[in-house]
Amino acid sequence: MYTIKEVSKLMDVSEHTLRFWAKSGLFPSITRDKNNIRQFDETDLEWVKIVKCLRKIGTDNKSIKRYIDLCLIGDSTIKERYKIIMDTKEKALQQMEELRNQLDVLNYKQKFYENLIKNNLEDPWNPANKKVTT
Amino acid sequence: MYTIKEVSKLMDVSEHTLRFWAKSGLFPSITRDKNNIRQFDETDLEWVKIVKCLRKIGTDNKSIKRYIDLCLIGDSTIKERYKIIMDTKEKALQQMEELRNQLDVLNYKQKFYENLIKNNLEDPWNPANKKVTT
DNA sequence: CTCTTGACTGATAGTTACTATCAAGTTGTA
DNA sequence: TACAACTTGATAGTAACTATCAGTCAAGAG
Repeated sequence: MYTIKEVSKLMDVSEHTLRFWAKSGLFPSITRDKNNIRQFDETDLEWVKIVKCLRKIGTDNKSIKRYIDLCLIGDSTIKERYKIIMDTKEKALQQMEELRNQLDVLNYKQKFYENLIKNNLEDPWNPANKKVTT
Repeated sequence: MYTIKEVSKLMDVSEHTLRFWAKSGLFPSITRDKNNIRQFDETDLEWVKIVKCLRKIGTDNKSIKRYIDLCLIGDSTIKERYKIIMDTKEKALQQMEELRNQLDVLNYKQKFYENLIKNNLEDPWNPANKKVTT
């Protein structure tokens, strides 16, 4: 059994966010001790893991709740859950691609600045060095 | 010269968001025609491009504004701007890594579900098929 | 046996970055 | 002249945190 603090460290999710997710019904099997303190077991860690995964890829909390509810219904929903996973994979791949494109932009900027630094910018007080660049 | 609608299509950013960014001071050189309509030129497109790039990697709008203000100051800020670009690159790389990790989680789920579908789930009414899985 | 410390609780409010709605002005075409 | 298609700013709404706060509880120090 883990406390919220331990889960926070283990899974690298803030305690605040864990409570927020819990309140949103994203951890269906969580229990409390006699003092009302949340106790996470291994299954709960699995829930944290899948929620974190879906959130990272931009799935909204409502859709995540939907996926979790499907899990709770049982095996009759497996095809639907499979589709959700595959759609999410697709989204993740698109994001990789987009990130790669933006890295290209940054690499171009990097070269641009390195060139400026190398060549002519020893003296920022030189009035020639006042052009605006993006 | 481009209208906001054209820029929206060209850069794949909603008109709403473009106006929001404009209002936040993220497009420093934008002009208006006699009817107060925004006119984007090639330089403005460059601004849109860099803003979009930084946002994609999670830079907040305030920090983007800071970068833009540094650009406007001129060449004396080039080293600072270079550092921002390099830090952003680092962040992008981390996000790629994180995305790859989450893809692993999804691939595992995919296999898990494919296995279930292949083996024993022809009949969802079978009471044996009611276990909860994440 | 009280006191303090630290972890936890829920409630509430604040923040960021959109996103949607709306009334109003302008322009091009019929 | 009417109307459709743009555009504008203002305003409000939303998602998902994130921060603050007052309060509970248990364990250890003195």
